[in-house]
Amino acid sequence: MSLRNALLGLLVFRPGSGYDLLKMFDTSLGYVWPAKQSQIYGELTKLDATGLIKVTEEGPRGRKQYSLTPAGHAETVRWLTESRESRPQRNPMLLQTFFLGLLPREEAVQRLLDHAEASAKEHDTLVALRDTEDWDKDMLTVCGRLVLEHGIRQRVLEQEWARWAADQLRAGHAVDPDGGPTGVPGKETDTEEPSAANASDA
Amino acid sequence: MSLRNALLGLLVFRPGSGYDLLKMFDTSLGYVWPAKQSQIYGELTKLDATGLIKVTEEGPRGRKQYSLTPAGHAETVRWLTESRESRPQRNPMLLQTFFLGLLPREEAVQRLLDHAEASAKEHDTLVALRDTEDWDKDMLTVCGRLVLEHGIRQRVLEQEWARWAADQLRAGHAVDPDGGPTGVPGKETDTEEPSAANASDA
DNA sequence: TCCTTCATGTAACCGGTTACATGATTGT
DNA sequence: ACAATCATGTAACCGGTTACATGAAGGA
Repeated sequence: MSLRNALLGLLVFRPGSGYDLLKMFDTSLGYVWPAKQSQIYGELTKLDATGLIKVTEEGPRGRKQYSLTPAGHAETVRWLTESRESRPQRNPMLLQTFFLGLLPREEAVQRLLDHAEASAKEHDTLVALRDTEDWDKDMLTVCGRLVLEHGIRQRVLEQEWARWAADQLRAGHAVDPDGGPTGVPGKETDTEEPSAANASDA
Repeated sequence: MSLRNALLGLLVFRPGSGYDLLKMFDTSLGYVWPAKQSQIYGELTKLDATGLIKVTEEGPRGRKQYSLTPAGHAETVRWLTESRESRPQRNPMLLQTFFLGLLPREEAVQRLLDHAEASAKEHDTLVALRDTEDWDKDMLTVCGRLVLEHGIRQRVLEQEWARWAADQLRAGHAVDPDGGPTGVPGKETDTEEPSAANASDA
């Protein structure tokens, strides 16, 4: 239901067409909630049908300008106050990290350092964006700035964590006494066999 | 395609049934990649059909124990080395933050503080988990620990950011005197004054 | 004229969620 | 005997992605 609320949210500030909204997704909102053209148009049609928005003006190329109805405004406020949205749960990068032990140690370490570097680049981009934009014009950009700051901090976290994790893996090359490979094994055992992990089910 | 790889990854360490895998998702992997029972069974069937896993043993209640085939192992390594997965993009909480200006200022601030507190609680849970688990038994838990640490740092970030953001909103001054209708700023381009959320505060 | 941008729509597909349905085995 | 757990499957639905399709308006 979140795309729905994203569209309503944008329409609170000013009426707009599907095309206008698409632009906003692509330039700003898409950082936290991406949406494709086909989905936006479909959702707008539904929103119109349920009476949360309506066409208030028609323009040149079949352009339909949508505005919020009172019901739409109420729904937006309700969404903001009543629903407590949680963090995103699916993280592909952490999923890979979970299985990083299957790679030779150096490769695993390198993957983490690559992630750190990629995050650093993204960090710089976001900082540049923060310092470029003409902020504080309206509430949308005031809150947009809060969101952007979150992104910046996030990239710092990714960097620091990835470097720490790389260190952890590097440090883990102690050979354990009871035979099993405790750290990340080298290339010896990992070709064909599902070698592994342990038998220590105690 | 990530569920697929998650299943393969788990099966590298030890063979298991759909039921076993479901348990692992619910207890550990699910933190970064949740999966439901129906999806797991469906995916295992597909994986079996494509020859990446196979049934190596049948148990009591129609239990089918799956193991990786060499092709499945190769695919897992390929996934880890070749694909560079990105960060999650959809964040419902940040989406709401984007529109927080529609609420009266105190309410918006409170939402952020609530988020900080919720994150603090999650933080404590994760720290407890870190200090309870019997770690370093095998590679899975070594890397699991890296992932857990990420979660802990993430919660710290959320707290710090949310408190900072609350301060930012609070610092935004000036109740606009004419009192716009319930939080819609409209077209007033009052230059650099960050226009207040709305007039609902006294 | 021709290219770009504006502008909307639809159909097929895929991954994930909810819910239903069934039954065997084990422990108390 | 009964409940809990083990164990698998399927069908309907929903949100999101890819791709296709169409055409008007404006500027070079």
